[in-house]
Amino acid sequence: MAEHKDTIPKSYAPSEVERDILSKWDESGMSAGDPDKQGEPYCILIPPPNVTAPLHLGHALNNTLQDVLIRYHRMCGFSTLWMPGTDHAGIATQSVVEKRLKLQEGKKRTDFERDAFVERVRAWKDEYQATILEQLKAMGMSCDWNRTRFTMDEMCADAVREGFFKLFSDGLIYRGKRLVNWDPVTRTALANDEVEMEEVSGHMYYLQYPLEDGSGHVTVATTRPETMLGDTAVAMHPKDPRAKALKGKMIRLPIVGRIIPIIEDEYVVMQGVDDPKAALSSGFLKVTPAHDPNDWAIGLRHDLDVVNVMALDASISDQHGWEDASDEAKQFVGLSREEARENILAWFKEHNLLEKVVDYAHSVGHSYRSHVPIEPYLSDQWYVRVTDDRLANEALRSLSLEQYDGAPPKRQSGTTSGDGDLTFYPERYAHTFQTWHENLQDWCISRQLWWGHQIPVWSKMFSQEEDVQLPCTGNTAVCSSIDEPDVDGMTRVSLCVAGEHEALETEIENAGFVRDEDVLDTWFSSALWPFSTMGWPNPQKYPETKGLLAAFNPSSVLCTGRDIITLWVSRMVMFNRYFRHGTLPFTDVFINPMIQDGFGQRMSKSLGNGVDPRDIIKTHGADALRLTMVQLSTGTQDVRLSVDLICPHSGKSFEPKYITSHTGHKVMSPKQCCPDDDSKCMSTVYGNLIGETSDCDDTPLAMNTSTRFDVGRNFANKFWNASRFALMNVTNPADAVDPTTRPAVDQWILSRVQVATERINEAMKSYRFSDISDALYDLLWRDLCDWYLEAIKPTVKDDPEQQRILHTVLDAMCRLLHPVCPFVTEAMWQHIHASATGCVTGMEMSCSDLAATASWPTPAMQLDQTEIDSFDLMRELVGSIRGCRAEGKVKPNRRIHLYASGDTFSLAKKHEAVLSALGGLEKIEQFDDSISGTVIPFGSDRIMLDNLMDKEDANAACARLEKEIESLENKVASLRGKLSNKGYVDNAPPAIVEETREILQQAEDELLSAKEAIGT
RNA sequence: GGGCCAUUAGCUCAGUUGGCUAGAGCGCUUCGUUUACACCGAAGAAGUCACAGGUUCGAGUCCUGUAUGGCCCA
Repeated sequence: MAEHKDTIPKSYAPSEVERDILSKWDESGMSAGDPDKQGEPYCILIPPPNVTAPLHLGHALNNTLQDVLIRYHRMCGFSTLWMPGTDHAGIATQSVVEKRLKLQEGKKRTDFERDAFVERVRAWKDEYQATILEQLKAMGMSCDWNRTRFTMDEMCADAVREGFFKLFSDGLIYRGKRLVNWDPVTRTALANDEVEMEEVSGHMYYLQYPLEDGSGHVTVATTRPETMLGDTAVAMHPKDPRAKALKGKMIRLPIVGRIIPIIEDEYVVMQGVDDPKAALSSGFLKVTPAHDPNDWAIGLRHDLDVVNVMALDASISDQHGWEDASDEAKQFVGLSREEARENILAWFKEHNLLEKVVDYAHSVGHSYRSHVPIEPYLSDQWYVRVTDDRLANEALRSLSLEQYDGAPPKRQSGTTSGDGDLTFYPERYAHTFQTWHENLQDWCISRQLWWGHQIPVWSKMFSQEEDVQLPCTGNTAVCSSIDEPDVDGMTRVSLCVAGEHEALETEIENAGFVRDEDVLDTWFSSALWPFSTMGWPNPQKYPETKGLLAAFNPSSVLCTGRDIITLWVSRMVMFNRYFRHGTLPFTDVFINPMIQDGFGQRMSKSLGNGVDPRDIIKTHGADALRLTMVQLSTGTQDVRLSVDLICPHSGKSFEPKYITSHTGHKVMSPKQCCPDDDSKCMSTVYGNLIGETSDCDDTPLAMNTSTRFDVGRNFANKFWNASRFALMNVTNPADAVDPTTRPAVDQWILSRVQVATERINEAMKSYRFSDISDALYDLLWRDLCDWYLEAIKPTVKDDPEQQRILHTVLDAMCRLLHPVCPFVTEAMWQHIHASATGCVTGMEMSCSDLAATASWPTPAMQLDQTEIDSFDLMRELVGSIRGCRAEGKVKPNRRIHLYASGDTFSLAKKHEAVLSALGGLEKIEQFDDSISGTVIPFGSDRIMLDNLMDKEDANAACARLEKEIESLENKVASLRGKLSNKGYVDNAPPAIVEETREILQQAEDELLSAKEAIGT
């Protein structure tokens, strides 16, 4: 083994080993999940990244943690499965493709046939899916790659079709008229999370509405006067002092002439109450149910008419539900909402009905795609009745009772299996989950898009005279719903067809039914992910899924971001339980922190501040990336990470220049100059994203980096180098060693391994990831390198038993480190296991070809605690000696003399070899008053050092002592005060009081010896 | 408006049922290339734990309030 010195390079070069290791893992099939494998199942489902763009560091963090868990459990002997995949992300992906088509070809979506457009999106998806999978692999993710899924592949599509059909048959899907977030430019409904709130400086307008009986008027306050055309009531607070007089009165709506009631509703903010809005309130609210979500709610409470006065492009229209447009009102038809506002205000002014206008800043929802204000718009959409007991309450009943605030709703039906089995880490997120379900509204699932799962419903309108003819009646694969007749007396009949019945679809179409053009919300297919990926509902059709559902549903843990709790976690819980007889999709939910940039802005694909993990892998290596990610994962919710650029011309990293984007975010300037040479420029990710720059010869794209990852790089290198040194010294190890027969130093390092293993086990169990990296850091750097390797230098070459212990410690270290740093440990594994292994009693570890398939250490040694304590005490002695040497400016290579008495002398003699090496000692002798060396305190004892150098340096030592005496005096005073406090002695637990007494005793002894040392 | 989180050394963060004489890494200062490692080693300086009250023998930790910043929901 001695030749290791020549064969193992001095430092770790990730780029030289990572590729080979990846193919080694790939060939070994070590990451393949197998439901028939021995061991308790442990399964993680990847939160499928969407295919709009490459992954950034946020994903690196999320996936690293999953891989740490999977590798750990695999090593512990669980039957593991980590299923990878990607998400089609309907709106987001369609949107980026549309943007690209416009930019590159000047074409709009509608310039294509639907199929042709979908093909374009599919091409984009193929490209980015490949990139994403490549990124995951480069980071060392040990997913079961043969089971990679995509939310629109056949297996998932089958599940969507069946899921929809079942919900439809069970009456949990319905068609309804609701206000949706309408983007009038792209003409689609948007989900709430696709709406961005932006602060705008607008106005509050005060309009006078005359009472019908001519007895006066009321003044309504509004930010959107143009919607008054659709007003169907004026509301006031029931406690408003004016309410009594106005009760039952009617209003003649200006311009329109519509007679509308004055109603009472507690939603209205009264004048003069303690609410910032009250300052602007007139006490009267115009109610426009068709154009404002709050008004819609009021409308429902008071059964108001709903008058929609806009077309799909948000222009004023009398063709979409507005039937009483007066001649006066007709002049506004056809105007855009902006023009209508101006003209209507002019009309009010002209008629002396505009009381006043006040500046008013408020936030308005904007489309994240077109950036125009969202129009709350009344339209027909499909909904899932998630408010049903079988869905929302089922999710509530899932929550662990320990984390439930109050008691979950009583069960009306279904199985109790899975009740109370869902636990959140950190705990506080259970609250988010609970309140979301307690305030749930039905879920709008239709999207006016082309990219996604097309809704499997065919509809036909029947007039009142017609008999409703249902094709395929009695066929269990078809299910129908009949709407209430609309205002024109037309009745919509909808048929939902189960999957794999194309003949029925044709029959239905021949009968005049037309398939809904819309697609389902992306989260509908995501909600099915935990079981759609395992072959549900028809595993026989996909033989490779055999046994998966039984073994791996529920899975063990879901790792995701907190914004996903409502969007995805909730829906998976509801659907998994609904479709799988109460089974949960997972039992634990771990919410990982969010990575922010240096300005506290969330890293996101659309903002262009995302850092490609491959950049970090290039500069620091995959293990460095991973270790740093684990270290960042404290229980906090956000992590700041400032980013530098690497100049592609010079290779130097530098701090980039920033600008403020139109959305108010701090972003890197699109173009940056080389810090050494102004004439050379480069582009940034942001610049290329907004199309202002491109990655070309003139402005090559600058890579990102961050010094935060230096820790990880140094750490991997430290392990590499420590291993190299250890192996250099393991030349003829003993076969078997009983550690209890070994000196303190060996027992000590073994105890450190034992402690670290326990720390890591605990941390894994409770998802305290930063504790894992702390434990590893302490073990490798502090215990192994700083102490053990230094301590055994004088002895290990000639001590085969110590070599065996060193080798065993290294082997264990390699295994403990593997889940976090799989590459460097895999690379070192072959060197560590190049020769026949032996064992240390209580620390037996089975061998394997790969670190990835190695067993997790289970140390069970019976070590001698007094030996371990003795070594710890010796370490303190080394500290004292070193402190004195540094303070006295003793030359590093100068060997000094130590004089000690009593226990300290025995201690020093016991560890003579180690102590001499670490303290730079020439000899250790009994304390001798006749020698005038430098006396320093050591605990409650004192020691003397001599042969330090020239005597005048005693002054420096003196100063140091005085300082120490002062600190000790403070300490003693504080402890005495504590103990003279009767309350403390009487009330605190006796053990604590006793401990305090001991600490005081020790401090007093230390103080005394320090004083003696200084000669006072 | 409701909720969650953060505020601890120059920076990034630990500090798990109150027992702290408050820690780590980076950075900084001094010293050092002694055959594992300069992606290194040794030593050191540096904090009225955001603020104000309260509970307690004892508060970084628990309670109330305030401020600042971030996020989610309405």
